[in-house]
Amino acid sequence: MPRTTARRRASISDVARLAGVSVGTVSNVLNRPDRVSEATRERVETAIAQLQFVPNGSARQLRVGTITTVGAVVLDIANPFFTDLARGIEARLDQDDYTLMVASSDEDPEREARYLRLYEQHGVQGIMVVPATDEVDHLVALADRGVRIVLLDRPSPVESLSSVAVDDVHGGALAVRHLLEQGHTRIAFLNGPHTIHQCADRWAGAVQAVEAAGLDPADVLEELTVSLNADGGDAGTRALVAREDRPTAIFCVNDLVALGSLRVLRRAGFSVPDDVAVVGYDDVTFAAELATPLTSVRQPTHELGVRAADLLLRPGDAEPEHVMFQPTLVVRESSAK
Amino acid sequence: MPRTTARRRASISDVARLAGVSVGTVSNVLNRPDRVSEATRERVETAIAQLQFVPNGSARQLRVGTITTVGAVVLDIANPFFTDLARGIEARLDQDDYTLMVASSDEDPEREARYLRLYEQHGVQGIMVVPATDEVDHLVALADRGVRIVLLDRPSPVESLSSVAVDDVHGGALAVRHLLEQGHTRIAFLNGPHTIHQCADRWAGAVQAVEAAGLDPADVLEELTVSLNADGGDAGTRALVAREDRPTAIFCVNDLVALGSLRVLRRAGFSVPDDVAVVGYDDVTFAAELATPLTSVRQPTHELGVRAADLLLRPGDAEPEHVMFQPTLVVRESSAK
DNA sequence: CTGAAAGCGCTAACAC
DNA sequence: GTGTTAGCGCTTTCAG
Repeated sequence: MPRTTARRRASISDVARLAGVSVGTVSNVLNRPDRVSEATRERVETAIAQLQFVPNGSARQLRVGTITTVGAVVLDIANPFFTDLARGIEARLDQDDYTLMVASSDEDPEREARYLRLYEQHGVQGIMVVPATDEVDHLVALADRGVRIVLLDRPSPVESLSSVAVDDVHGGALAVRHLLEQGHTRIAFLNGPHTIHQCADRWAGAVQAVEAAGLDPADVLEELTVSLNADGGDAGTRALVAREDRPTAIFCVNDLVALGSLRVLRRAGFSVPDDVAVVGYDDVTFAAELATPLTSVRQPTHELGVRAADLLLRPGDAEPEHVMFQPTLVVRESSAK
Repeated sequence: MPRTTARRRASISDVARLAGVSVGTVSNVLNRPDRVSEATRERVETAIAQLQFVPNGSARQLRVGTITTVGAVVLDIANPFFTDLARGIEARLDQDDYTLMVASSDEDPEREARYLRLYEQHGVQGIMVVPATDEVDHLVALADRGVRIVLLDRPSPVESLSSVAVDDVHGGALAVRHLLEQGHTRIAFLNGPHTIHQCADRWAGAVQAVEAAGLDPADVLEELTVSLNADGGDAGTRALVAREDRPTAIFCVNDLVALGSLRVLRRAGFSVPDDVAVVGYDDVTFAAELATPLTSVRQPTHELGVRAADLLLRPGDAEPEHVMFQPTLVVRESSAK
């Protein structure tokens, strides 16, 4: 069966010609139908339907300069934390009839830059970004060019960029203090690279907790850098359990990593928490339902997204704002003797 | 601290003026740098840097008509199945330097239409969509207007639309046949609305399996319509366990629903699979690590995305193709006595 | 209430 | 190697 040839898209002037009116009038029925008489409006609408006319967004935008879409760049779209965040953003955006587009940087600054450029070129209302590195100069430059920016899930290092974050230092401390209280003195932290701000902060919190307990972090804490997903937890834990002097507790930088860790532990025959305790981060939906229910640092993820969208949608001349939420620890079986 | 005023974005003619060249030359250094002499190119580049010039994507696109972005609309961005799918798409797209933008329809045809329109207006290379209803006329119309469409996760009801799907009838049958073999004769199916094609097909498969076993579906099978997430599984299972004549097995239309189901069952003190067996669908990462490891119908999710991107990226005059994968059943503790 | 026309920023001929 | 210019499709004065 021969398919329809993809002929040129109908334009507003095609519609005008068919309806026997001027392009201005067509534009009016599109944007200010009340300015147009009943009769002509109907003629134009018929022509539109007949030609299957769809306005060219680029042309419109070139003319008016703006659009009701906001872009988001997160580290990993496969991580429930980020999708829950996206849900929160969407929920708030919906109220103002804005739409959200999401892209995943994979923690790669180049991919991040690519999407940032894409969004900017397309003139989105603003961009929410979970930066892949600690360096935000490119974002400041973006903001200087008039693009509304909200930093997601990390505090802004500069005054001029709005941000919505959760206190990661506190979160890291919460987890490690709990482990210390459970009597652990050899704790491994399966973390991501410190170029990712959240990772650096959670580590700092871990160190703080150890010091607060009057112990030496060098004795108690060790850090393994892994990728921020289940495979990372898998790999890191494999390395850990292969050793003679394996730690008695593993703190994972997120629940995906913890999932991988738990998987390896279970298959290797270790009992959790008796042989090894595990603590995760984010408290995603499945954390409570795992073979060993996972202790995890809970963040107000949805609320985080809502607030971020709130900030983004404020009038263009609003002062930058820096919102900081506090995490809480949810203790479950994976760490409680 | 007063913030920088968002002045008008620099345009190509600002750059030309500052560099003392024509706009054509600026355009050349942007798009065909080799056509330009070393010296002028440097002058232009300096001007670009100085003005922080970023080309206006709308204008460019209006002129050239195309863009290397593809859009995807999925039912629920918070469902790992769809994000794994998105990962597969991204992986393939990356090879050709295309970028992916994802939006979530929430199973709402209106939201779907909104994003479809958005993507079309912005002239994306093509759109991948998991339709929220069985009705695809609007997609055929889109395709007729020259937008490349690939149906995701469901076979195309029409020849002219490419599609990449997994055999959901077979998947549904696989699950129910297994339950039947385990001796269950009262099976509840926690399903989504049949307007979603996957839901209708999985139900059809379930019915088939019962009939193939020589039983009457009306006796064996009952269906509850729930929302396609953990809360849906939660609600559906609550309703089920409140009854005297509760079923001995629950088949969930996806693993998120199964997660909710398992949660309720556990809290209500039922033993899985002894009191109630549970089977999920998708075999997401966490399925194997749950308190009761979940039997689930596995789909080649990542591969699905890769093939979909493959189809989308083929030359514009390629014939539509319909790819169908086969699911497999992964039996775990939640259903195996 | 409708039409004419300018112009948004860019690219691609086409001159020189 | 560089400049000039038409025109992509649309919105928006400004006349009438």
